[in-house]
Amino acid sequence: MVLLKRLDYGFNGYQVPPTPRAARSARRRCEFRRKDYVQKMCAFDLLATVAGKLLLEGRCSPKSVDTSSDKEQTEVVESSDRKGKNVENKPLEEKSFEQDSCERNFLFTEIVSQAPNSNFHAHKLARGQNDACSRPASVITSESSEKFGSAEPMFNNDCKLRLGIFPHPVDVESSICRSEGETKKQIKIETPNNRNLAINNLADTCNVGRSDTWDRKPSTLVSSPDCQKFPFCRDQILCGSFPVKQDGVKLVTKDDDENYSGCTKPSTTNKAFRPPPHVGDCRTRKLLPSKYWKPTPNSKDKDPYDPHAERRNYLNRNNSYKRKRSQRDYPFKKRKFFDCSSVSNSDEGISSDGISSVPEYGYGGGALGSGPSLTTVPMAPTSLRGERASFQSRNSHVKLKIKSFRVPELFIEVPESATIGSLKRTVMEAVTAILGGGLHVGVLLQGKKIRDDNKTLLQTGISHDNKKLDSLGFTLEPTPTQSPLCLEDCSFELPCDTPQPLARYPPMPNVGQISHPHCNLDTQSNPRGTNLCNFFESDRDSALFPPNMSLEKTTTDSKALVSVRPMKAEALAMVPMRKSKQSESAQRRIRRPFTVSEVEALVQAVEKLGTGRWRDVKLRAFDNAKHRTYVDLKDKWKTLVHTARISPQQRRGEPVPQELLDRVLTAHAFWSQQQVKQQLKSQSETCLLL
DNA sequence: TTTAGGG
DNA sequence: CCCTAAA
Repeated sequence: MVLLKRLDYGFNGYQVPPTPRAARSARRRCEFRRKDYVQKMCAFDLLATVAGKLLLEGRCSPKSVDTSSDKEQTEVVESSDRKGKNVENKPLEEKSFEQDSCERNFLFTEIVSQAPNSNFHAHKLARGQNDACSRPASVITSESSEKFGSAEPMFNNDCKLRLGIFPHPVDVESSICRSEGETKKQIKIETPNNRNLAINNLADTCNVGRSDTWDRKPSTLVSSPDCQKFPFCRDQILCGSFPVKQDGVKLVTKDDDENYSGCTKPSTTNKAFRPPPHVGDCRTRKLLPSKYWKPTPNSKDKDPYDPHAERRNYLNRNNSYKRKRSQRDYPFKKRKFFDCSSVSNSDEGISSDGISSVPEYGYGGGALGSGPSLTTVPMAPTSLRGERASFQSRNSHVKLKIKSFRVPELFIEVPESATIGSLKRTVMEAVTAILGGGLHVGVLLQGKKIRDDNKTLLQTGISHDNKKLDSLGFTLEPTPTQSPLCLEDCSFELPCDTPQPLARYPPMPNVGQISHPHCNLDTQSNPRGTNLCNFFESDRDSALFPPNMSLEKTTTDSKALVSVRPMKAEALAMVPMRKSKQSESAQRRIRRPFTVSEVEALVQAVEKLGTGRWRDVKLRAFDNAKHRTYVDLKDKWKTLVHTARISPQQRRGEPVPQELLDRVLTAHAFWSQQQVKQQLKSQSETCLLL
C-alpha cells in the first residue's frame, strides 16, 4: 500500500496546476482504488480468455532472428536550448513562463535510435536514472520554442515551459564512447554548456555491455525544444509520454496550467485556529492571496451567522452569479466524453500512442499515417533497410517502432518565487523518483493489456499477417511491487531471447499515472499539508491537453524511433494503437484529499454561507481550485460532519484539527436549525394563507 | 446547472 | 468520489 499512500499525500506539496479540462480524465485515470482494481481484474480475466483462444490458434513457434545485419542507426537529436536562456537562478516569475500554458507532461525521448537488442533491463535504466540525479536539468523558456511553436500549431502558446534532462556537460562524450566502444552511431548532444556535442562510435549493439554503460553513464540525455519532435497524442499528453530509446532519454515537461500565483506566498500559518465567528474574514484575508478573495460588497458578510443578511446578500448577488455561471467552465460532466485511454483515438487514423509499427516493406514515414514530421525521422538508414530485408527473407519478424512509452504522470508544483535551479531539482527528483523505483513494462494490444508473459507474439496476435492487430503499445510504469495490488511477478527485465517478450502488465491500466509526492519542492518552508496554495491552485488535471489538440502532433513524433527486435515472430507492419471502445469509459478522478487549509476555507465559507449553497461556497472559497466542485465541497462537508462526530481514534487520513471540527459541528448545527426555522416559517405562512 | 442524498 | 433524481 505504499504506493497508495504516496498517492494520497502526493498533492500536499506544490504542484503545477493543470488545465481544467483534462483534469477530470486524469484524475480518473489516476484513481487507484481497490474497487477499481477488482473491476480491472475482471477485464483482465476476460483478456486472458481471449488470449487463451489466441493460444489455441497459435501456430508454429517463432524462429530465431538473424540480427547479424542489424546495425544501429544514427540519430541526431535536436539541440535543446539553442535559443533557450540560461536562467538558472532567476525566480520563475521573472521568466516568461505562463503557468497556465506550461506543458505539464513529461516526455522522455530517446536520443539514440536503433537499439537492435531488446535485451534491455529496465531496472538498469532505473538505476541509470538515479544517477541522473547529478545531472543537470535544463529549463528552456518559451523563447526557445518559438521557432518550433510556429511550426507546431498544436502547442501554440502552450509550449512555454519545457524541461529537459541533459547529460553532464563534462564527460558525456568520453564516457559514452569509452563504454560503448566502437560504433557506427553519431549522436548530437547539446548540453547547457556544450552545444551540439557530437558523439561518435557508439557501440552498435546493446547488450549487457550497454546495460553496464547505463550504470555508469545512464543515458545521454538530450532535450529538444522542438515540439514537433514530440508529437504526442492526447494519450501521451495525458499520461506523460516517454519515448525511450535504450540509449538515451529525454525529458520534457509539458504543462498546461492555470495560474497558481496563489502559491507565491506559501503560508505557514496553519495552526492558529480561532473560534468561528468573525474570525473568518480577517484571518483568511491574511492567509489567502488577495486575488482569491472576492471582496464582498456587503459588509453583512461579516456575520456568518446572520442568515438573513446572508440571504439578502445572496439574493442580491444572484444575478451576477448567473452571469458568472455561464462563463464558468466546469470540467465535470465532460468526463464522459473524455477519452482517457492511452490507446485511444487511433481509430481516427492517428498514431495516438507511443508505438507504431514499422512497415514491413519499404519503410516510409508516410506509411505510418503520420504527419509531416515523420519524414524527418532519423531512422531507417541503409543498415536498417538491410536489416529489414534480411528479416523478410528469413523469418517472420515483428518489427516495432516504439515512439514513446507512456510514463507516469508527474505533478510538480513550485512557488513562483522558486528559482529555475530549484525547479530543475524538483523535476529531477520527480523523474528519479519514478525511474528509481524501478520500471515495469506493459504491453498493450489494441488498447488491452497483455498479461500473459508466456505467450508468443504470434499467439497473442502480434503478427504481420494478423490484420486485426493494428495496435501495440508499451508503457513504462512504476514498479507495482510495493503495492499490495501488485500481482505476481514484476520483473523489470525485458527478456530479449524469450519468445514471449510480453511483460506483465500491472493490474491497473493507468497505474503509471500516479502523482508522485516526491515532486514536491520546497517542503522545508512549506510543511506538508500546511500550504494554503493547494486549494487555490488550478486544477492540475487540466494540465492534460485537450483531447483534440494533441492528436495531430502524434504523427510527427518520429524521433523516438527504435528498432525493437521482436525475438521470434514474424515481421509485421503495425499500425498505431487503436483504442478500444471499452477504454473510453469514464475514469475516476484522482483522489485528492482535502488539506487542512482547504478544510479551513471550507468551514469558513460554510459558516458564512450556510449549508445548501455549495455553489456559492465554491465560488467563495474555492473559486480557483478547479478540481474542487461544489459537489466535492458538499461531500467534504458531509464527511467533515461525520468525522467530527466520531471519535478521533476512528478518524483516518490527515487529521483535521479538532478546532476545525468543532466549528464544523457548530456551523452545521446552526444552519440545520436555521433550515428548520425556515421551514416552520414557510409552513406557518402557508397555513395563514389557507 | 444545482442540490441533496445514497452508494 | 460517483451517480442521479429533483428542482
